[in-house]
Amino acid sequence: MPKEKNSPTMADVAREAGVALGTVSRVINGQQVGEEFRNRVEEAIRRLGYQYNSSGRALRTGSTNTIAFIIPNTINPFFALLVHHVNIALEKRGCKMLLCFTEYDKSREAEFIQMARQNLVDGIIALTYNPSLSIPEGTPFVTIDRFFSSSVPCIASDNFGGGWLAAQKLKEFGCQSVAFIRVASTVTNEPVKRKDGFVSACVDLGLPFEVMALEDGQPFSEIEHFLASHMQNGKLSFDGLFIGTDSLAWRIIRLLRGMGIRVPEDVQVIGFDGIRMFGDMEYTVSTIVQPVQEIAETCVSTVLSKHLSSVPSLICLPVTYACGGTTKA
Amino acid sequence: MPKEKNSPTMADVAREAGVALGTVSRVINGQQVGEEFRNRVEEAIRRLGYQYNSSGRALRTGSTNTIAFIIPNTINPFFALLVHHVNIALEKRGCKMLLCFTEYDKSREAEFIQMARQNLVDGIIALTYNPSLSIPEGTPFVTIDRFFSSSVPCIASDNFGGGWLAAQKLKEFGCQSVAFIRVASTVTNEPVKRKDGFVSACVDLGLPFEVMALEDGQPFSEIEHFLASHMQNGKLSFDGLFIGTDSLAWRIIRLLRGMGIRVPEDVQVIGFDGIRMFGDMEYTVSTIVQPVQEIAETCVSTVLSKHLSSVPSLICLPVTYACGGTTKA
DNA sequence: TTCCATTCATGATACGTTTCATGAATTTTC
DNA sequence: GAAAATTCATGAAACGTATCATGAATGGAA
Repeated sequence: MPKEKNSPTMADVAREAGVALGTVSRVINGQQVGEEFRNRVEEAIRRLGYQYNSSGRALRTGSTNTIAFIIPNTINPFFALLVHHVNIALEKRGCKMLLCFTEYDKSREAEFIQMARQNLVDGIIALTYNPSLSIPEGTPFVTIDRFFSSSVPCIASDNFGGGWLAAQKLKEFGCQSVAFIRVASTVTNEPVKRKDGFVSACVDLGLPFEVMALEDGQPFSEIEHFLASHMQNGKLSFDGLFIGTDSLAWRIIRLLRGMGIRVPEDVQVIGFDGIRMFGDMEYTVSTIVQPVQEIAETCVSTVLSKHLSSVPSLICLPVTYACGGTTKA
Repeated sequence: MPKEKNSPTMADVAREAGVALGTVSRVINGQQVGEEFRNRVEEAIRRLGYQYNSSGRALRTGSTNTIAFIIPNTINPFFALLVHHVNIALEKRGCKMLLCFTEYDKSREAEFIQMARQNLVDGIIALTYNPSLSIPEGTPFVTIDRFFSSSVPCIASDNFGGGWLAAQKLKEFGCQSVAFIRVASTVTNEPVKRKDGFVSACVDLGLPFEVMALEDGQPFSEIEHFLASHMQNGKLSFDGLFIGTDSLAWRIIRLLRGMGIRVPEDVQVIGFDGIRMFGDMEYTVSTIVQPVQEIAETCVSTVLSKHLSSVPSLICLPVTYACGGTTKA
């Protein structure tokens, strides 16, 4: 069932302008064409309201100017922010974005990658949760926050530096003793460095610390237990808290306040990501801000780069600290 | 530059299986094919790792199984939620989604719609901010919350009913006097009914009310003035507040608390949309919840429906109330 | 004036798919 | 058992584009 609406084609333009098909093509692609012919063709294009057909072009050139962006969802504001900036970066280069939501489902991640083989996309940017994902050959592939192998470029924040910065800030704000809480996972191999950086800084700075990880599958209530077990006479045994994610921090702060603990008076909290609600100017919690725009920009320029093989396999981008009211500065 | 990676084509499969090209096609499209031939072809497909080429298919069929979703951004959690559910609904029907962010830019809205004419998409779902947008003929087009004409289906929440419900709830929770604050705009023609429903209910229920609109271009500080001018001895002149959007409610609540007004003790606040932060279970503010999933589902089934002309031109879906802690229940 | 180099429009071809008309082989019907 | 009906594989054509080899026309150099 060929489309009922038959828009004009290059052949129509050629006929209208009284030129050959190839000439029309060269006008459209901005190649050298004689003045008079170019005018005739452009006039015909205008008269007919011609628009190029992308299926035909894609079939011929083997390229769709489309990049797939594979990401769990858009509900998490950090992901939403990433989608936003990736889209901008792609558009700046005349590319379209095909968004694929995995919902953390490994088989869906694999399916989407198959898609690439159907020539649907020219490249893939992925934030995946399947550590044993098989990366397709022949299609440019770039990951965010996941290191697979040295042949697959990985773009990430400076997670180690971010962890370090968090500890340093807590110390600076007068904390005597601190803790780190995160959701552990076998797949998030780069973000785990947040812990490494934090621990490393605590050691260097002589700051007593504790680390708690919610392992894969453990319920959120484990965190309640952890907090409860660190209470004495209505006070926590630490006065600084670094949390692996703003999202988690948000929930934990609500928990703390429910326990009668004041933030930031009793305990100062720093999250990670740099989330602002509703595109607000203010941060939701004090946080280590990921340079989302730079990450997106780097992903796009990398995946579109002609010489993917000469690109570094791990690119770390600098983070910054921002106060969101859950710390003293 | 035809793609360097030359994947196997249907012709390769045909040769490998020793059958005709047409036969391979019919196997792939699940049409009637003799048992033996089918086996031979399937075996060949497996052996060669054949995947269909979507450009070729699109060129031939004139259909891409892709729907464009035009929306300002994904930063606003309500939009993010919409994107999420539209994607799910599309995928359920074997369609892909092409996301287009307009950033509220009218010319970009128009550009994206042009795209449709390049046969790139089979239909368009749009949440636009250009009231004089020209809707393309020949491409199925569905809007969210914007009524253009009776020939363009519009899917929306029951905005009027939502406004009504908000007033009713405030009354029920003991409010003596209420106010409504919203961002006015010439384009959001359906959501304006939130005000109508609210006002209508206040009149019917005998609830004193006031309405404040932030006109296009006015700064947020106008709202501060409004609130300040309704303060007397540190108390507001109303004890119930309905706000056109959760996003706006979020900012206003922060403002109120900054002014020393307790929420919900001094003033109860209800927003609109049904936003939950970070995919949390709890609502950010008490709110009128839009049935986002149903909206998405309806948009998709409508835009894909073969007989678009026989579809109602305005579909309103029921809303519900949910407590987010900024009201007494 | 002749010849060569350059410019540039032409027409044919291929990209990978679906579909249509054709005809061979098989089954059904009387 | 012959004719008609059915089943089903075949090969060719078409979708709209970009590119390649071809050749005509122009301009410059000898």
